[in-house]
Amino acid sequence: MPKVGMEPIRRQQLINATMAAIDEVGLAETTVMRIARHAGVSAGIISHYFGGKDGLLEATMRQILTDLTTAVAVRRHALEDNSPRAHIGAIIEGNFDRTQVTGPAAKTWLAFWASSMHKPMLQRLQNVNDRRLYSNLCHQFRRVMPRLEARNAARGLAAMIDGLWLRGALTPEGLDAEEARFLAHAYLDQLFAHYGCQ
Amino acid sequence: MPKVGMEPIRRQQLINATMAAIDEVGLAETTVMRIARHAGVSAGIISHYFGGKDGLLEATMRQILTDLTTAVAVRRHALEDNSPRAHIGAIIEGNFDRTQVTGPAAKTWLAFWASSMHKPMLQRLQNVNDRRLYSNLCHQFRRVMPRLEARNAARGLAAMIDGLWLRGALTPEGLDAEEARFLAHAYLDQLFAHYGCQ
DNA sequence: TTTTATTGATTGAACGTTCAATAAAAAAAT
DNA sequence: ATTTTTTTATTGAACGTTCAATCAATAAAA
Repeated sequence: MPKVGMEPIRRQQLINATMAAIDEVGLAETTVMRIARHAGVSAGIISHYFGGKDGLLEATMRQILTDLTTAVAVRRHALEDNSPRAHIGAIIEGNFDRTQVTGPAAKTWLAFWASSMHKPMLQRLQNVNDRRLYSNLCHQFRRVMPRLEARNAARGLAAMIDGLWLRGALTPEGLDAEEARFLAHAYLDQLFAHYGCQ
Repeated sequence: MPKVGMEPIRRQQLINATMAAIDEVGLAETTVMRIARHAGVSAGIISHYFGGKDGLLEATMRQILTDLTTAVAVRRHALEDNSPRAHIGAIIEGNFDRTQVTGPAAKTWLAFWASSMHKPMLQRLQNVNDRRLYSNLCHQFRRVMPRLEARNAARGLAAMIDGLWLRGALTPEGLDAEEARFLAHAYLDQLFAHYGCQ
């Protein structure tokens, strides 16, 4: 069945298949054969396109992080209001985007999160994204509060977002995105209110 | 070297060795041989005392959860003040206890957390503990706010605690327990203040 | 006919478990 | 107090399984 220009198609198929497999049986039991079966191809193709299993896993994590960044960026560029609150709200909304929160992506993310503790490459990827989230939040908070308060607000909100995310990934029913967004926004309101009272 | 009564000693040695191994190379690369080497015994002993690798991993998770429960219970029983705020404060302090937050226990916890998504037994353990944290928080918040507000406060604080924990486990330097406690308490203050204003 | 994409049997390494052998301590016998 | 026997704890080589990676063979498109 070899047509020309299969590479981008196969790569995407295999990345999707990887998420499906991790969602199904977890990272520990995700074998190249299982991924290949999900994608409807043979196992050997993985080494051909990604150099090996690790290459595919790395590409999958990259995709998830890229999707998240995009989800946030889209919402921030669509803002009419340029206020700090609007920007931070967009960051929250982006982090609880459907494509991120629903199904395979959520469990895959948590699996990589844990895995990144001992795999330098994944750790690097995760760190870059982490820092961007914190730095974005901090920058917006800085527009309405002093440095120290902004720093703490950013760390608190980042922890809240990750915590809601983590708990969502672990509950069998999956994350209730609406409730998570509500709680994150409520916390944001409190942060602003608290500063307003000082 | 067989003395009688080795069982409890070996069991504890192997559980500690398991945490050390997971801290060192991650759950995925934690083999029975590596655990055995850490404990200074042979690999076969693991099957003898725990029925197999899975039994040892389960026992290790049980120990971590028990330690956490104990850390919280000790602080709550030591309270002079019976106020909701004091109880919730004790829960926060217990969750950021040194023995939990420092070193091997932290990474082991996160590893099990991710693993529990696809291992029913671990999931059960994790769920029980989760529910207790939520239920304890909810009960205390109920003493000073209506049901719906209490529910949201409990979910928010639980997410905050887990989020701080997660971020701490992932940063190379480990969790800054002092900062985490500060942020959690600050959030708690806001929750109370927010209700007081309504 | 040439190029490109794909297969799948094979290979070698790594892993968890098992179990007969061993060795030390405890108990019993002298 | 010795020696012998029994019990208990532990070892580590062998076994079967699983997995990722390889590569010669194949088949479709160009």
